[in-house]
Amino acid sequence: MERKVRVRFAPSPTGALHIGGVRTALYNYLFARQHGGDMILRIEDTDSTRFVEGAEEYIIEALQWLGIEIDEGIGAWNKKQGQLTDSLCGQLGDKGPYRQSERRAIYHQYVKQLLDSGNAYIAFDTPAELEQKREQIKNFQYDATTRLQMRNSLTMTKEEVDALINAGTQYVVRFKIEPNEDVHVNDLIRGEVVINSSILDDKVLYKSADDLPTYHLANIVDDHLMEVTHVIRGEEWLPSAPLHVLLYRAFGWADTMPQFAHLPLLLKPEGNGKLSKRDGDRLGFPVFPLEFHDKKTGTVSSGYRESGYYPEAVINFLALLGWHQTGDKELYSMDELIADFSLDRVSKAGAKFDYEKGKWFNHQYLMLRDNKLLTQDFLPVLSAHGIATDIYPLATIEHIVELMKERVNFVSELWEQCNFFFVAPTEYDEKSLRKRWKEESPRQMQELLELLEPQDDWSAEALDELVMGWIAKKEYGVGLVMNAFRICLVGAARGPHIWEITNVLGKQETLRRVRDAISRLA
RNA sequence: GGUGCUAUCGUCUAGCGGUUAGGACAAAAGAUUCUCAAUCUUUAAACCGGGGUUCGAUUCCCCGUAGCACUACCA
Repeated sequence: MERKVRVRFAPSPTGALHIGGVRTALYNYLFARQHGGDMILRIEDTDSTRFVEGAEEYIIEALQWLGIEIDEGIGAWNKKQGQLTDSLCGQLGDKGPYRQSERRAIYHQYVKQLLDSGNAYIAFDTPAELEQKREQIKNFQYDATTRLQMRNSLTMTKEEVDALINAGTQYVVRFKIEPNEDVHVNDLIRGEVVINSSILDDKVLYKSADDLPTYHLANIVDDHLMEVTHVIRGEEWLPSAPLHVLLYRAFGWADTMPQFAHLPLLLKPEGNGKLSKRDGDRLGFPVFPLEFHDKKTGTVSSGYRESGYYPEAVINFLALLGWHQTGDKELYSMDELIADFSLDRVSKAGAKFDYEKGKWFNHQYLMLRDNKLLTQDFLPVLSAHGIATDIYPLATIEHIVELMKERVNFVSELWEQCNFFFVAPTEYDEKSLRKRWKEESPRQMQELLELLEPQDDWSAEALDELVMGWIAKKEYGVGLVMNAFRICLVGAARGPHIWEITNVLGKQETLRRVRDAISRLA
């Protein structure tokens, strides 16, 4: 029977969701949607010491912002089906709980199963003892060659083991790996990967100290119980994939084992190593979807949302970092991605993170955005710069936005491009003055003022005809006059076409600025 | 050190035995304009090295090299 596609995104709440994790979530989501399957969000909080408050909420909020819908599990929400859990971190689905720390009883049962079947054993070696072993023996590994020299249920009598446990001694449960077997992992992206079991160590599956399993055990048990069909995760998991295969086998679940797909890593832009959480602020770009406030350290990390990115741009950018369809198409909506995505077109090699291209994507989506919406995006920016937006007709602001949007990558950049529309220049750019403001400029501007004062028709056509006619008659340099005029209005040699500026400013303001400039620059 | 994965312009990538090795970002030049952008046009820019297999390898295989990942009672 063909099983319904079910995938999961399973982050651990140890901080903000990293952009590489976001891409993993995205690929899972695209795959699920394409196959009409389910997207599950599971929280892997089996390391009680690394838990960070607020991380779970952050993950859910980030996925919501990006439009990556969760069908089942923590924070399930789904636009299309209209289902929502009652709270941000609520759970939805009949295979829960979806937070591993709430699944202790389930894990107990499976740890026992492995112990009973002889696939696992109890070990009492303390971290200090293991540390000592590693120092003594060069490449010490807890495995078939060494386990009989250690303190565990293989080397002790049942009575000794029970006595230690009853006395409250802390222990772990280790997976007993049979050496010298070639374990085959079939990866949807990389093909068949073979690893010999001898290089695997007897992994800790459960620790009594916090009564929680480790990732490996919890992961297999949960994926099986939640009927996950495809495990799509980062390449850093590839080396432990054979261990997971062995676990499925030990549990007797080999026939329903999910298929694996190990995604290439996102690498640092300058070369060495995978992109890390610290790279962002060091290199001047966000590595998190949303701004993150670490309550413990008090640090704030920048996010794409706060940097002015549109979620569509982030999705598009991320999707193409490691996946590409045949052909030259670069702009993809989420729906187009769902239609076109395929795991066998995911690259095998890691992708260096190219932030510049990310900006370009945002520019594309900004250009595509409706001017009315863009204007709404821009109003808060104006307010933040002390502009009382309500004294301007919305149509005027919209016109300015339309005029200037092609010049910027982000809405926030609109301000520096068009602030002169709202604020008259009080000082003038030195470089522009040196190049464009000549000895005769004050006199010419005075003449221009006199020319414009009686002018009633303030349309671009009329002004152009009038001013150009006057320049021609006087045999002035067009560039010289127009640039001086521009400096009066803008404060520098930049901006859109001059008649666009006069049009927005209106006659009174235009003349006032010319007068001010003459008196200041004479 | 061990094991595994990977390898096309600076970057993301197309290519799936025969191509002038294509596109995009970034870069440079030109056009346009009163300016700055934008835009358009153009340019420069790559198959890691060595062996095979083959009539023919960027493409398939092997070796080397390099990069990356893993090697925890973290995920």
